Amino acid sequence: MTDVGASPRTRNAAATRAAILGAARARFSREAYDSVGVRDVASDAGVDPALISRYFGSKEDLFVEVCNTGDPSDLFDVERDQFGAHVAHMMLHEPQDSEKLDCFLIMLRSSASPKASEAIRVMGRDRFYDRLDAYIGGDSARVCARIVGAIIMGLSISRALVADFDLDEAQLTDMERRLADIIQRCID
Amino acid sequence: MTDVGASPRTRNAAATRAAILGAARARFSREAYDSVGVRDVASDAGVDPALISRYFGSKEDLFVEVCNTGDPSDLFDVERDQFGAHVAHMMLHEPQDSEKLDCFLIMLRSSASPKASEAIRVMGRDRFYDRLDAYIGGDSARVCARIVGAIIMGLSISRALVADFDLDEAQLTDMERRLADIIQRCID
DNA sequence: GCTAGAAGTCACCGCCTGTTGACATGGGCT
DNA sequence: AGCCCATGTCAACAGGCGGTGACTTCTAGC
Repeated sequence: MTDVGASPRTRNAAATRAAILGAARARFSREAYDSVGVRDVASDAGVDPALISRYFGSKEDLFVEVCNTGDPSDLFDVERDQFGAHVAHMMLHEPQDSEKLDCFLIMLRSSASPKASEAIRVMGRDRFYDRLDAYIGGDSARVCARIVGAIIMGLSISRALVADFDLDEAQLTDMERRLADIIQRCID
Repeated sequence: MTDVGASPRTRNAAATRAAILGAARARFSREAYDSVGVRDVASDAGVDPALISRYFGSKEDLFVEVCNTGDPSDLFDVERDQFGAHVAHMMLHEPQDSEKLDCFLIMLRSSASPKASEAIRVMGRDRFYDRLDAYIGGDSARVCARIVGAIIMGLSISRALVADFDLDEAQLTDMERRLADIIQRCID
């Protein structure tokens, strides 16, 4: 998505690497691993496809790198007693292409692709569930984290499948209230 | 998965079609649309790959057919006051390769594949959400159906990602109890 | 200003994919 | 029994894929 003029690309390895990584993150948060081609990513980044192999080794390595640099910490950036409301609002009202949701979207988009599932498993554990466990705390932390995680994943996939859940504004408000309640109950 | 002897396949168009459809359903419930090759499906069905094009037109048409013949009615085969417990038990204890879960698995596996997403959207609406709306009933049916649907989807994806949610038996029991409560509250 | 190496470009490889059409053959019908 | 169409087999195609290596070009450091 940088300049695409006839002039050759300015030489800056770090910026090029970052551009590829960013374009890859955006693509992988919208489509499944197998649906995304290296030529797509390169085109988005305004870069020659060969550079992907050069900088990251392979498409699979690039995907792992995307997973390893994902950061869902926005999720936990709130007081405990507002967690339910925070998550519910984020899942329903955050723009669908927001970077805040990238982590979850990437996980669910490619979870069914054998080549990507291992990296996803690791990302889910290290970058999401472990932190959610710690955030929730207490005896049932793991169980509650699994439930909250499932709800977040499910909301992401449902919303991605049909725009805004196919609900009107009033229904969305109702849904947000109910979800906030459900999630808050999980962590109390 | 039928006989693979040197003897040529017995000639039975209906059985062959059904074998392809069954193999495709199983494959699509385990992997994403783009990860599944027609040669994989044909091999599972013990059939020549060319027959897939012959009987269904294309891989995409085959996928649509799989979606159109899916049936999640096991979900609704229970009294209202047991719905939460029923769903929770099914999601946690039904074998992961059970046909009862095929519908949800197929939806989430391929929701990120552009070529498959339209068929998935239709299946989700006609075969799942509409029926869930009707089952729940009342003013907030649609909202509640979206929440229950999201939970089911999220549980499916989480469970598929890490075997049995990476929980021990006691934690699974705890999780089932909590989920049953959450879901039952949604429809009451 | 020159040089050496980093950065970017390009052409191409082998592989795999979905799909097709020509061909072989079994089995129901007369 | 014998025909003939439905059924199954096979080989091949075109296109797209990820990946590679040789080449050009820019630029930092002396």
